[in-house]
Amino acid sequence: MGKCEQCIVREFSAIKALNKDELLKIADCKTSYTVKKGETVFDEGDALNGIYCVKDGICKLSKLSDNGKDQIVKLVKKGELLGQRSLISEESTNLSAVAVEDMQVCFIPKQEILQFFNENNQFSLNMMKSVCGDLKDADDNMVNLAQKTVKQRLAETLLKLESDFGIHEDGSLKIQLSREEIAGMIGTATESCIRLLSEFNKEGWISLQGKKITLSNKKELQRLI
Amino acid sequence: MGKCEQCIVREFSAIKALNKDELLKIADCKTSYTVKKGETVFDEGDALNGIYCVKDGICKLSKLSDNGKDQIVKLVKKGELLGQRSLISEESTNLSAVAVEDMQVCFIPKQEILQFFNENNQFSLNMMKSVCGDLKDADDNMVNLAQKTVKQRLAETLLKLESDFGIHEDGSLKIQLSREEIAGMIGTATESCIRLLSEFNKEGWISLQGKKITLSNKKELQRLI
DNA sequence: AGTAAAATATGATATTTGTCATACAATTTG
DNA sequence: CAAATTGTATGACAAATATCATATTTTACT
Repeated sequence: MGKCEQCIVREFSAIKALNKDELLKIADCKTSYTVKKGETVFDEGDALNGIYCVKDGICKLSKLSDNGKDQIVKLVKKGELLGQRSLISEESTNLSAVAVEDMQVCFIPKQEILQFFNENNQFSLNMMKSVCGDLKDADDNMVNLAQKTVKQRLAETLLKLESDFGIHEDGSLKIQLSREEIAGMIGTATESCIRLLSEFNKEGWISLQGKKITLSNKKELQRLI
Repeated sequence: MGKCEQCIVREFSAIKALNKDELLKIADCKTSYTVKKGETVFDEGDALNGIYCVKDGICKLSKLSDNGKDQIVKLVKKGELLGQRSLISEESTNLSAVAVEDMQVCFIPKQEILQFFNENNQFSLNMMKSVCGDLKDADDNMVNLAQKTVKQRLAETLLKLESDFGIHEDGSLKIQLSREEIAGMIGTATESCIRLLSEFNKEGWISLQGKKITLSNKKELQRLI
């Protein structure tokens, strides 16, 4: 079993506040496993008994709306934690977590984390900052969803996908989402999303080859926003 | 200067974790003042040097979108804190806070709060829970904005205004918002909001008398959602 | 009280977006 | 490999919503 010391999650999450002893404690009680693309880490309404460290891969946090569509609230990538909100609030999850790429995750039981909250103030502070970051993103997102057109939201989302997840050598976005998932991020119908992608393609702002998307004119995309 | 011990904010916010000594400390360094309806507590982009306790009144947290419209992200009422996100993230505010009703607020300087974070774990935990609650609300809101119609959002908002802020003896909503503000909550054009309110009125689901709104058929409003 | 300004209301119209239908391509499965 | 399923694409149309214009009402101001 890994020692957690070298883990990427330690670099990017609240976990970085833990000392060697504390790391050994979680190394001792954690459960590591893989989640295949399309598989569920947890479902909306599940009661979580701990949090997940994302060692590798990406997952989407989404909520099913009454109209049957899945709204994607956030994409979580390697280095981040999963399930903190629910743990801290002592509530069932309000979101589902589904792998968008094959993932490697570690599960850390609730009681360990709660103990750290009580004993390690920096850990608590880090966690607070992380949740505050999520809150800010959510607020920004709300404003976009409420005030911008679908076209603007698509442009913004594409740019954000590039800056958050990077590009392959051929210039295409590293993260590959289905049209339906992109639609779920920007809050529109799948057909509308497809239509706009075609339009962006025709305008020469992006190029499409299968699932691969390349942003070929970021200036124009930026100008849309 | 008040002793803070009886303050309503102590009942409803993270402040409840503070003991008598700690309360005395903030009683000592706080600044109390009033904010008239329409006046600004802080503006988007301001660097805050502390947090605000809302002793009385209501304010809106909003963000100006590029299209010139103000999106209301949250309404904050008496008993709650204002400015925590910014303080914890050590960033300028991403939202403006403007009084919707005359307010009484106390300002508590940053360093006091930061000290409590270091010394009082329960205070940190309470704050975390509060931010997590905000995050959950924001997520829910995002889904609504993205997936529901303006009509549904209006119905939902009206019901929420009643349950959150209560009604007068005549049955009308206690909180009085302009049509523009309601539009800013549900993310639509002011005219569309007015039009739908008229429609709800004609259907007999609500009744309008000036700024006063009475929900006369909550079942039907609920059914819309 | 009387005037100006702001908020509310409503119609006409344009634009955006969603829905349904269908075709085609890609992927999975037996 | 063939069949079936799923994802992508596009057209036609309908519905929702925004915008612009213009009254009307309410509120603020001196």
